Amino acid sequence: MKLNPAQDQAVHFIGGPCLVLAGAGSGKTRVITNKIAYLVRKCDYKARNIAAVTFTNKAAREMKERVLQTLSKSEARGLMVSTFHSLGLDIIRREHKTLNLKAGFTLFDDQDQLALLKDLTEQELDGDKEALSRLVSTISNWKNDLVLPTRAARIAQDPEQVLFAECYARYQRQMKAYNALDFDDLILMPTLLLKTNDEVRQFWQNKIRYLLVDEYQDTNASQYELVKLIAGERARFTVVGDDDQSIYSWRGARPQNLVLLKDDYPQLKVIMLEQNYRSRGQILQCANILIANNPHDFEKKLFSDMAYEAPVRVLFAKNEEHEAERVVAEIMGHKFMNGAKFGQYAILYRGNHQSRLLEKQLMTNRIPYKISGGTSFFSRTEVKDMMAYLRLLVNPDDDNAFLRVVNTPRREIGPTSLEKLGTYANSRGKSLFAASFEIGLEQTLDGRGLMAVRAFCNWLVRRGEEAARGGAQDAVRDMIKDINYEEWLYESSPSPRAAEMRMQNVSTIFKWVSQMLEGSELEDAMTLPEVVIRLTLRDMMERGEDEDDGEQVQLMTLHSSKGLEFPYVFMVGMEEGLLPHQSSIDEDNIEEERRLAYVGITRAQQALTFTLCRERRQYGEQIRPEPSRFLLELPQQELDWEHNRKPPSETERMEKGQASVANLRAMFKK
DNA sequence: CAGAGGAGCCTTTTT
DNA sequence: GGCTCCTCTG
Repeated sequence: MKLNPAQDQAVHFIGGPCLVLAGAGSGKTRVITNKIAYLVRKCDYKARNIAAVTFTNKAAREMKERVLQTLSKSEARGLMVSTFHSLGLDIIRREHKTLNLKAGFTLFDDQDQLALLKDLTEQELDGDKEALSRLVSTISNWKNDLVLPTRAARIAQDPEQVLFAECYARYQRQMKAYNALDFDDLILMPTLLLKTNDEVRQFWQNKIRYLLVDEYQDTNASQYELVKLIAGERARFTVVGDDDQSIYSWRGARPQNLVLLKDDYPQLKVIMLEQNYRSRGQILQCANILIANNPHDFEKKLFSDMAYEAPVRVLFAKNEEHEAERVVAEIMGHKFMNGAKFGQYAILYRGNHQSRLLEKQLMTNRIPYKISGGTSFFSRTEVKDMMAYLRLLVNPDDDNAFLRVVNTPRREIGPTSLEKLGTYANSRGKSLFAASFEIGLEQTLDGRGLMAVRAFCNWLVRRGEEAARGGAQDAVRDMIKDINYEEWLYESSPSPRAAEMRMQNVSTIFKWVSQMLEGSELEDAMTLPEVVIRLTLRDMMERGEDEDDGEQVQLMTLHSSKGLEFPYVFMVGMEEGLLPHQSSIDEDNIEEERRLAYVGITRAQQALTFTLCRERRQYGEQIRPEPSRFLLELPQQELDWEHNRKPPSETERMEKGQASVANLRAMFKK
């Protein structure tokens, strides 16, 4: 397919900084992949000097695939396609000495982070959950704004901020002792380093000679800075974004970065992609009209040549079980009539918890499905345990991991022993592991407890040495064997069936680790420390044998659907309180929710179906939700409300204002 | 020290 | 309503 004039311009402009404002479905991935090909084939760039950065692993994977459809393997060799966080990790790994980090550092996920902060603030916050979560987000915001503890203390506004700054300093010291980093550090540390260290900056500017950033509207302050530092004076970069798809402001994303770029680079070339190649007419109409309710920095209007065909439907369900039943029945019926593949259907929802009933329903009907995103796999105890063991193998000073598995399976190391060990370690400023070997410990902890702890630590040393000697595979295998984990699973699981499932998950992890250690045609072999970090970054789902034969219904949150497209899309739970989410209604943050709805709608190619419930159970309580305001904002002539329960016409709504909602509610109760 | 049972929380979204 | 963490008991 030929590029349209705007796309063509976006691909071929390489003389300076370039901003591409790309509406949903306007072919931005095509622009990026074509541009990479253009740089390599026509402009004498080496693939290894080009980096393309996205936000999610899914997007990075997809882009890799797309590039390999355009470029041959040898042409693409060395091309860097990764998430911001992986790029940061690459920089840290190369510069870890300058950053004063030991090689086998651990990456703390948010649960580890939370546990540590809770521990560190026991006296001040005393388990006050709200304050704790404020602390977590305050620290994260500071890091995203490149604010270090000393400056945090200086800019603190009120007593709580002063306290938080002090906790922040404590937290950083402790992380150092654990040889651990958190997610925000993966951006913060490279950015600060590149800012202050000329030599390092030059190296990376020389390495990355052309930078492409996808989903630019999702960058936060430190990522914005990182882009600028890498691009340097020459400012050879292309960023692609859509302010209407900015759905991550809650984690520090600043869509204003799109506007800011104009000020920082007066020579910035701005290109708009407005032709949509994805969605049927009605669907695009819905998207356009919905998003017109938001204020805009850049006016853009998507248009399309695609035909109008089936209208967008709105289905009602009695309750959430019924909703799941209906969606699944719709999919089965539609598939039967049209001979589509299950993989062409996607079910999108606001919150992860909504997947449960859908899963159940799909399972009862023996429909294959795939849930992407969500934390379920990594939040299973057996998976967490295995991760903790792997982390200890690489970095025994990781106290969180230590505490998690020191007595799993049972090693006769109870809370009393651990408390004694903890107090001692604390007083010595050492990790639990390091403290275990000290002579001084014997005054606090003795006898069986001490023996058991030391036995465990010695075992860790042995396995760690084996891994460091290069036998990472063997070390991991021996580790699982040594701890008799399988036996422990059968002992501790409610049924043999459950134990089997759990062992499956353990095997999955083991399989992933092996594959990553060995590498593949497309990916270099990794070292064990790296494997462990990449697992924490969730940077590895389904590599190797692709069971994805296009026969799995796709389930995901609206957030993780961004950047994807599906022939048939269901958006479930279109109710006030769910979408828009109640907390966003309370905080008067409807615009972002509207963008979220916009993202969902624009995923659909052929058909779009909304569903909503008349009754829903929430915290065990029965509620009668109202239909989402977004449904009412859509162009009603394009909508097919089931049973012809159309809400009042546009003019009627204008005249009656609020009354339309009441009408609709009355209609519901029939 | 382990398992059972209860209190209390929860449902925003991700790297 | 269901999950996790905590406490109490054996």
